[in-house]
Amino acid sequence: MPVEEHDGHSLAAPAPLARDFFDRPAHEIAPDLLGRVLVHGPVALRLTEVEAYGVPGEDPASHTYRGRTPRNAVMFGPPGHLYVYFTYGMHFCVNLTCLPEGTGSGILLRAGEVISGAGTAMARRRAGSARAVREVDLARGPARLAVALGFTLEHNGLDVCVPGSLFVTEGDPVVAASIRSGPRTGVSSGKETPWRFWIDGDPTVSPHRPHVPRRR
DNA sequence: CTCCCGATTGTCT
DNA sequence: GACAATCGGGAGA
Repeated sequence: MPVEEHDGHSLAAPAPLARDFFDRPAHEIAPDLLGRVLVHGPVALRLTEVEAYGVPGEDPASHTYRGRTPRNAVMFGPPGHLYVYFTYGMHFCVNLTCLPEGTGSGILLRAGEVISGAGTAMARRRAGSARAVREVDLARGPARLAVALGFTLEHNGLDVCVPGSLFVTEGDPVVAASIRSGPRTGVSSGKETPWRFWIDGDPTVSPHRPHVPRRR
């Protein structure tokens, strides 16, 4: 939607990334997503940390490892859509689907820097909690990110490659020299695969926690 | 049906 | 650093 400037020229809204951006393997897209901007209504987020999850049968850490189910069906759909899931009985996490229809793969959005709509994000994050939230913590962690951007299961399956209130745009791609990678966070299988990618030194990147088995 | 555990986080010691 | 909260997915009987 063009926005009218005072002189009558139209100022184009940022264009969504094309769908073929997402028509690649997750581990290839993931580092390329760093510095890109996810917009949802008033809140815009510069991505600083993501994790790639691979195709069925090849990545035991992926929700799609054992094939298609009602929960993970969106991952098997076309690329460039939100896959939102509910976990630990209380949290939502957000992925972007990739690879063509029929292939279950995606990228988990783990953290980012809120660059617009911080007031909205802060209100969402503080709801139901007495403690203050630092700006850098607004979307520092996948479930916090979902809250800050206002994502719930209602948003599962939405397209992020069309203009409107939800899309991913170019942002400022991060040069390879400032990208780090390592094992994914909190996964019990596929521990060796270094498919977590983050911007080196960025304060909005979440602390890495290795997987710990639940106590009895 | 039962059982186990999770792509987490906030709070307390 | 430890642990509770809280419930649904998926495996297996």
